[in-house]
Amino acid sequence: MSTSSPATIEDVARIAQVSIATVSRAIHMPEKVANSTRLKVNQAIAITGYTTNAMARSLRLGRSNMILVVAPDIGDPNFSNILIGLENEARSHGYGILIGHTHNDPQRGLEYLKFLNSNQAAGLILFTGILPFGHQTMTARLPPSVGVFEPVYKGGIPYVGVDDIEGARKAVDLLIAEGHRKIAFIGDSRTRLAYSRRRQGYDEGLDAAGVPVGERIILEGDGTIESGRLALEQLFMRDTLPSAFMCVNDQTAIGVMIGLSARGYDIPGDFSVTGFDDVPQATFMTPSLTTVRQPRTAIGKSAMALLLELLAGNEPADTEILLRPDLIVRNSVSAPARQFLRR
Amino acid sequence: MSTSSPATIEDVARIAQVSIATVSRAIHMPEKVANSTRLKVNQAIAITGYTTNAMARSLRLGRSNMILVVAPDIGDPNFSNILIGLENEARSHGYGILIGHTHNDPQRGLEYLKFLNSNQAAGLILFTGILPFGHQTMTARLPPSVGVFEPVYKGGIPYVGVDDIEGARKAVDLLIAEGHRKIAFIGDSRTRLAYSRRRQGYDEGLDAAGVPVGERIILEGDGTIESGRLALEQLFMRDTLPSAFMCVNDQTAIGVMIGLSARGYDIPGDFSVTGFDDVPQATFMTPSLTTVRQPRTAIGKSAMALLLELLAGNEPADTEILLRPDLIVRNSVSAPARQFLRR
DNA sequence: TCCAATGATGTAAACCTTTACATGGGGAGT
DNA sequence: ACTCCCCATGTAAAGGTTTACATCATTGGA
Repeated sequence: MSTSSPATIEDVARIAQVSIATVSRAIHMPEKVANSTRLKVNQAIAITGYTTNAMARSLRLGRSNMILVVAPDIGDPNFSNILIGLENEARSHGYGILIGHTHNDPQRGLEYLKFLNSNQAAGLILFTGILPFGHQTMTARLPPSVGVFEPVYKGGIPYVGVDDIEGARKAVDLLIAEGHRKIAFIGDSRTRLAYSRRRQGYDEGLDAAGVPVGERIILEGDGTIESGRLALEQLFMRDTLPSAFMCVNDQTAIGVMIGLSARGYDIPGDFSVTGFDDVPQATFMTPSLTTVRQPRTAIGKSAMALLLELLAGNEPADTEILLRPDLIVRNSVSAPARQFLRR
Repeated sequence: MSTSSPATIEDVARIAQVSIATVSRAIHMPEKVANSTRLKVNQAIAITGYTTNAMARSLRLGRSNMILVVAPDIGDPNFSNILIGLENEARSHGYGILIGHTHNDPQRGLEYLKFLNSNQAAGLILFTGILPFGHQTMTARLPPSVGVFEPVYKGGIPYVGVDDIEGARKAVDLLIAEGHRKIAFIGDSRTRLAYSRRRQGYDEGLDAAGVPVGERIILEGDGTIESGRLALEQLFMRDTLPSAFMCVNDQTAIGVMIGLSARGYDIPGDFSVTGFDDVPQATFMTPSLTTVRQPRTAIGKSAMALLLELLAGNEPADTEILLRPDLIVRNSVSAPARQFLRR
């Protein structure tokens, strides 16, 4: 019975002995169709195994029911959970999700732009602060879009994430409370807005504690394990060391911890370390990492809800939705080592 | 000039003063169109910013130019690099790639099945040995499909991966060469074909070394960090311990190493550990992990090439393409500790 | 009994492409 | 000079769906 080509709405209509219009209505506006008819149609659908041809539907409607999620690196440990939130919310509104990753290659980014321009996605979720569309970034015509996790460097794209300043503040306040004053900030960045906000939280915390600007140690980084390790190497070539490392994210913290272990130091005995994000690995490390948790699933859900609003044609209430971060205290922080205690 | 709705082929045709058929040909069969005409069309395309509407094109052609890649967990450290290989190959043949992840939720899997059934993808790459379509798994009508990384538990789906038996054999041979005889295999599994093949390599190695079956220690697992840790706990409740742990993959090895560290043991001083996959983390661990490398990008490339063959209507030469794995020797293996050396 | 209104269904156009087939012009061969 | 062929282009149908509009039947009110 099941032929080679998939059943069309016409097959269903023939079997149900109604017109194709009625079949379409029975599916999409069931209240507009008589009960008995609806029944016949449903039976016919079951018999034929019909599913609506999404290409035809999207063509007719002028919009797709898919939402594209673009990330620079799918392997990012934060990505997976955000995705769950995004997907659940999307699915419950009849949208599907597709994932694209750019590997920071503008060429790949342009492919996705083409995908968007050919109307294959109704909306866009950006898991990157920097639009990945190469030289077309500024001129690109985008569908309704929302940034997650990192504010987007282009006007008009709303953003859902965590309150970075508050999160960083919580971390630095813990270190201060433990007695640290020489606290290094690892992973500052001019191009990544989320990172500079975390830096801001760091500064505010030290301001409040009365630590003069001259005593602060700032190192740049890009949030990778490598960059954490690199920053540590640079630091060890200077004369003054901090007693604690406040890292811009967990990956950086992992890099720092690897470097410290390699040099034979004990954490937190010799140095304290904090991260940001609370990636799954943070639990498994030795010592386990004290860090700021991102409510990832909630961020995803909230971002998708916002995007659906945009798709429905509503103006968003806020251009930025910030969720509250929690400090997760584990074992990588303690009071500073003796030599830091003078004064 | 740029109106609200995107330019169609008709806009281009009007500006270029040709028919829409010519425009279509100029784009897709440029050799069939006169140079001067092609020029006019290209100019018109530049002016209008036209991109072909993929939905209309796919509808007409009866097939999409997208390939769906389904993985249970996008965060899998092996996934990212395979994807690069898949994408490069696909792109160079005019196909795009979409990623779906199921989180091992059959409900999600069914969504992707629906996606496939509505013709939105021309082909399917499976990053999972177990088809993720819930109760419809066995009856599902799939487009041309290829498994990567793990053989697929359903007839007729070809598979591209590494030679698991050979890889495992290399690892176990190294341990034997270092003098180990009591070698535990962590992560055996009946349901995951790749894992039972690795187990087979382990057995063959021990057979060759003359280690009797009675002296082998086998523990089950599902390839997660947790399962490695759990297996270790079980092992410590027994009376006999191995001198080396051969783990079914790197994640499992990480779990084992975490457990050993937590108990205060030194690796490789007290116990040797090997993994499989060579995930990025393997380099960063202390000690760095001796493991079997999967040529991930090559696997991806080769799998996509195979899928493109299928899409072109050709029968695949082989139903299984196995690439050669390399043993990467790092610092987690040494000669067995003294107490294992008697005899 | 008739009219109007309501509700259920059908008809047909439109969405944007691709491509088989038709058309027309020009060059080569005789 | 005539035919034939080929090349470049145009015409129109088809692909599967949604929906405005038309149609028809039924019901309630007068």
